[in-house]
Amino acid sequence: MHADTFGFKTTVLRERPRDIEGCGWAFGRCVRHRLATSDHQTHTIDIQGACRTPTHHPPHRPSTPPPSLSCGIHDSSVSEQYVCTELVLHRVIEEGRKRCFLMSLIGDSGKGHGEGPHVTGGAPDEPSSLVGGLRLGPRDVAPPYWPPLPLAPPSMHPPPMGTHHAAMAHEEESDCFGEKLLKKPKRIRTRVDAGEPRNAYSAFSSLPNLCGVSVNAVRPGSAPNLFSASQSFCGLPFVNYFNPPPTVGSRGMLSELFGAHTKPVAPIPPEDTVSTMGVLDKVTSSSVHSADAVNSVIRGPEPDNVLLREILQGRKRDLLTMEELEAARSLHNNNNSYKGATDTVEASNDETTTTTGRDESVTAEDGRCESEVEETLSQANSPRADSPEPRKRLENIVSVIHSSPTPNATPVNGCKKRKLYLPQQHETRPSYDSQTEEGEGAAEPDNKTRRLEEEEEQSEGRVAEAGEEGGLQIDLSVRRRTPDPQRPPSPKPPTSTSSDSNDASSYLLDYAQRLIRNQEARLQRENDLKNTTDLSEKLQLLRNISMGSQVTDLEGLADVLKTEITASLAVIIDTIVNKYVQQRKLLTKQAEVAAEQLNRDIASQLMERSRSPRSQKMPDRMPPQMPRVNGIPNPHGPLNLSPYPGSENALNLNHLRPPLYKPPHGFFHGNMPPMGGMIPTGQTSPYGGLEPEQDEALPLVVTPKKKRHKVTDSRLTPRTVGRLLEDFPRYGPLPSMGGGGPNSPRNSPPPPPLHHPHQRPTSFPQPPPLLPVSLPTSVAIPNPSLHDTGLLYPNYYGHRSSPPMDRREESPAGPPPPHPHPLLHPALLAATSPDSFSRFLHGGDHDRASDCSPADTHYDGVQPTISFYAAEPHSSTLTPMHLRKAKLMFFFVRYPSSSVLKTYFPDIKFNKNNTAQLVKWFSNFREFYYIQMEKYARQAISEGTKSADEVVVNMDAEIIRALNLHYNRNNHLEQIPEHFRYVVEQTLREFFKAIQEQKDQEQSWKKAIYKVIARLDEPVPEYFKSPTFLEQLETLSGAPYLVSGPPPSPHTLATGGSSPYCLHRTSPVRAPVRAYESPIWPQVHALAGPTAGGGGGAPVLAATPTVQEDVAGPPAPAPFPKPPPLPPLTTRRQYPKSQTLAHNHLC
DNA sequence: AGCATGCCTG
DNA sequence: CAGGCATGCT
Repeated sequence: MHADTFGFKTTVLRERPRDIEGCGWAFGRCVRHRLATSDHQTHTIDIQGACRTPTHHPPHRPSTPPPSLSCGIHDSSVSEQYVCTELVLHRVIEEGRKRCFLMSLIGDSGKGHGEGPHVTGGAPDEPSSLVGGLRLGPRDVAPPYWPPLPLAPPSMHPPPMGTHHAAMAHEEESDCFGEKLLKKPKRIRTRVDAGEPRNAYSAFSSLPNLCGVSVNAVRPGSAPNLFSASQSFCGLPFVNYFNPPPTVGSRGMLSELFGAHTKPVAPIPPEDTVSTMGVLDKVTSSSVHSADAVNSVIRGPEPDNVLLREILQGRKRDLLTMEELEAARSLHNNNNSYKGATDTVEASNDETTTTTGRDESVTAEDGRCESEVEETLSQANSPRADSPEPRKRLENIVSVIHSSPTPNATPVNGCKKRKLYLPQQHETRPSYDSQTEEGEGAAEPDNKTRRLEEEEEQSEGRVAEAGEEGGLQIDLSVRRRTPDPQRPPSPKPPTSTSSDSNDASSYLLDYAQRLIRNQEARLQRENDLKNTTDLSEKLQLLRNISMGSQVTDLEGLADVLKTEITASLAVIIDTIVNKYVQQRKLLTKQAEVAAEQLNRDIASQLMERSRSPRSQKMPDRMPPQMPRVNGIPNPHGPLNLSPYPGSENALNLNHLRPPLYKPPHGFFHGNMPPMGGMIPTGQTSPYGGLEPEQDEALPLVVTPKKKRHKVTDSRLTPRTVGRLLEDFPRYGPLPSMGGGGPNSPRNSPPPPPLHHPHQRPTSFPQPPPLLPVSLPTSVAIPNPSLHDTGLLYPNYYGHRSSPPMDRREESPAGPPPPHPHPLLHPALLAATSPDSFSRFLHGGDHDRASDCSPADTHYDGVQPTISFYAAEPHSSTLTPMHLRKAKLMFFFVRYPSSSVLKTYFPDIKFNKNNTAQLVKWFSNFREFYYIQMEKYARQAISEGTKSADEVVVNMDAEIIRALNLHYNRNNHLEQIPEHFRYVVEQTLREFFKAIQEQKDQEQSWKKAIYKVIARLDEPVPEYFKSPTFLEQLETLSGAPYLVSGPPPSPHTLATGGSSPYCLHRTSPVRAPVRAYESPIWPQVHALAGPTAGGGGGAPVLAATPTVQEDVAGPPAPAPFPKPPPLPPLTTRRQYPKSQTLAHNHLC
């Protein structure tokens, strides 16, 4: 038994030489278990010898958890011995004996001796030498799992992290932070990764995650490491190989340690488990899992894994359901249960929490289920083949689970790494009916039937009504159709059928599939008929079949049937809807309407393209109806475009639609959060609880978050457009009357992702893609990194040569050109706030003007205004122009304080949000800046630059160019401030030195550099404060409307094409703007070192006086000739560059 | 707790 | 660029 520990250790060695040890016991046991039923029975003797070396393990040890681990750790001798043993094992491993061998070894040693891992006598085989060879340091070797302290009191809790492990963790980092530590025992920021659990163990979590089973092994003290390990990776493997621990005591401890996250708890309480059961109970959720795990181990990992998975997931859903039902209860329990555990959980966060919740709120049936599982498992433990009972039960469970909609546990809101928002209750609804009932399924087979009947009735009713209510039908069809593509073919994960132990399940599946096939065949015929009678017939047939089935089969069968019915219904409804759609299409040919729709169409198209990944996934047929109905709020009023009666209904149904209509790959996923938020309340889905599959829509229901919008440059980019449109869902999904047009949705199998879910509402059923995905931007800068550069302008504005100012004056509501490529900004300018959207939902549609409605103060400052030209004197919205301005400011200040910053944006009414936004901008600027610096510094080093002095930056420098591209793309700043060049140079040198001295190996090594650079700020010219400055930026940019190429920036022209960077340049004057156009940029290398200097050959004039490299004292005031107070902006009035502004220092 | 900042990610 | 999180300070 104790050998397990050792075995675990072996594992550790093999997979993870260090920092592992936690659940070794589990692994060991698991392995041994497998061995018991496997062929690997032979072992290597010498290894065994090593294993068998005497240990300190008292016979009773099993009942005690690993006694104070810290003790053992401190015992150096033990450690050494341990090392020896490990080495032996290691060697073996390296000899090519992989897992099998190890497993067998473990198993054997465990069986043969039941000895602990402690090798007091030392390993028989070459010990120390190996140690040296392998350079195994104390830290490289896992400390003895069982400390040689027999008297150590059994502990139910993990060793205090503050002990040795903490120290070790510290040690690892201390080298880097020696200074800091000396100064203050501050906690070092050991940021592993955003989203990593923040706790005392975070230090360990930063260790590389190992894949495979070995993850289970963690040092006793660092058991929490499991969190990260299992999190990041092995949900399944972990479970797969888990097994009841040899010692109960450890189990308790570990289980507590691991919380609900890992599932190390053994289902079958060994003799002396009692003491730990309290803890176990605490981790209720674990019990089931572990039970499953055990089961899987017993029966063989592969197929069972799937099974297990399914069970778990199914149960998870179940849980959700329960939560819904017993909201109060669940809530209560959830809250008080596993804060700690969930805290550390990330990747599997939702799973864990849900599980926990479920267990906490176990209902009667649920509990029964659980007990069933456990019972089954326990029975399975014995002669597995003999007892059909447990198996049957298991199968039942499985079948139940299979019926659940989505086998895959998908993050609640699509987030993977980020901390997930707490599961939304709404999720549960969909699965509720089927799930709960199935939970009781065995007992109440009739339930299914009833359900079927109900559904049937409803379906029929709806179908019958189809003629009258287009909107509703649309909902139905869309909704039902969505899932069906996948459903029929594989109602259940195929893998599950492969399980040898799931014969019954397989049978069931086969049966269901056969049924489905038949159904499909029938459907083919029925589709044409679209007859309710047929439907009822079919349903009747299905019902009969299901009635005739065994009770056990009923459950699974019922689900299959449901699915099938749903699918067929969807098809039928689709056809009907399509008819209507076409009718509608004809009716909506009014010229004006068409024009507007076209406009919107384009907009939406752009939007969609801008988010290509998602949009591509979307089947084109899916959204077609939706958009049309949903909205597209005609700017002039509610979308009663169509004279026919149905339209009103459709409009009213808008409230309901979103929830019902859930594009799995959601066109609207991110687009209509507000809507999503509303859905739950307003919805009165006709489907109520009938919907077996609703999970897909879940993301929509996620709490509507405040949506911030990236303020891009003033150029209209597809992304910008899309984003802007996103806020106005009505503009998004464009009217696609032809939803059913050429391609009848019903026959089209999951259509290959199309980029244009919407089709032209007017005459052309399938409008050709309006615009190429990417066209030259107005700023035609060959910057590969700029994908967002505009696509639309060329075509949209190509025919318009109106100056920017004109655009601004265009009324948003102005009649869009009938041309297929109408102006975009009418739509864009129709900025609305979220609540305006809601207003729209409620019928009010005249909200376009309410750009920043005073009401929505919450969104103030973060609401995207579509107008790029902050017309309002005191808006709280930062526009792209402000961004542009901020970028220009960056040439002067890198670390502006927020207060100072504000003074430069007098036209902005600052609040918390936009202040933060502004600050964030600069943070981002700095980020980019430093990234560039580091890059170039490294490049310089790699190019052989020896000293920092050799790093010279001149105005032609590549790095300057890059920065200019970023911060001064349109060359609004005709000349880059000389000081900035100096700053860049200094930064470069700082980085150079730091890298050269290998300081970059340390953590936060850049901080020192930041400090230096922060001192180099200079006052921003006063003219930045001028209201006209922004205006100029707007005026000069003109980018959006240029068909191609950079704007012929006036000043550039004025200067006769001379380079703005001509300050100290010796090289011939270049036209910077042209430089962008032509790939040829001054080849003078940025780094004019001995080598780099050769780039130009000529002694590039390093305008900078060599500055002492002292980090401590950089020449605060620029020691070089300051650039003349140039009027950076064109011909505009020149503001005297006042020095009133004090330096801004963030630090 | 609230805020500021930095890092990471999409 | 913005969101989210971790961290540190107050």
